[in-house]
Amino acid sequence: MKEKEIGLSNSEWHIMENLWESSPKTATQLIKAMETETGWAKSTTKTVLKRMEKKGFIGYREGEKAREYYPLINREEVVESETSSFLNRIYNGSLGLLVNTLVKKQDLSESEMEELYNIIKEARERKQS
Amino acid sequence: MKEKEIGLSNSEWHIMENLWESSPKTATQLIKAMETETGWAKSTTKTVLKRMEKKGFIGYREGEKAREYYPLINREEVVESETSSFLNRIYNGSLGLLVNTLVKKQDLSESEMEELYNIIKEARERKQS
DNA sequence: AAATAAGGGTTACATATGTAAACTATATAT
DNA sequence: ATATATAGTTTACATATGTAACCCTTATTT
Repeated sequence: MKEKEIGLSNSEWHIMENLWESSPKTATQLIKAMETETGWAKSTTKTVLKRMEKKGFIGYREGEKAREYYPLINREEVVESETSSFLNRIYNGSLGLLVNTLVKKQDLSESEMEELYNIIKEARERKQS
Repeated sequence: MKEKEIGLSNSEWHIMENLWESSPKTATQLIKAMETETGWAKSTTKTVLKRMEKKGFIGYREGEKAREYYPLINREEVVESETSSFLNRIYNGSLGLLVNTLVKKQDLSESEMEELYNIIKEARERKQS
């Protein structure tokens, strides 16, 4: 059952979010973006790119003047993977426990609760039909 | 707003869960537990204990024959901290997004949805009154 | 007493992560 | 042509993490 378990580090998330938003992008473009978003030096972005490439998170093709990087994993699968590993680790796999914790801590606004309520209500109705 | 951000590594979670369940415990007791639970050598448990102590996650008092370790942070605060950093990182802080993802992925059983539904319904009612 | 277990300290070592400089080669703008 | 920006490779270096051995001392057990 247990898929690969894709785990992105913080630095890697920055780059990935950027590429997921739009790709391909050259190193220079990413360097620019990271520079403004996080303040990284260009060498930092390069290093992270290289590591991600080695891990198979991103790929590139040779463009006219520079490599063009693109994601090799899609956001959904990473999000799912991280979510299930998080739920298992912290909440013993139970989403109910998570929600309960937040509710108790009063971390949910009225509108958030309404949103949740509707999500669930609709999902249940859909299931029923 | 942003509290300390308590982050436990995997190894640290093992020990903490054990101590949260019941404490204080001596190193030897923890070594036994970790040995069966995870297969760690005794030195491994020692090392992790030492690091956790340095980080202020656990403390100890001198018992009759050995130190007795106990947690210095409680489960709730760690869970909250990890939860909010997770939600921010992956779901831009939105629980709705998380739930939506799981619903879409059909990862929620009928009974889980009912549970969620009730949690939310009750929370809303409580708020209303 | 000799062997073993318990308690505690120090050292080790690989991989991961955050962060970056140095260096080389080439394309461009001044 | 010369300074600058781009593109890309290699090396660096601290901290974190997983995992563990080695060493010493003091209790226990056989």
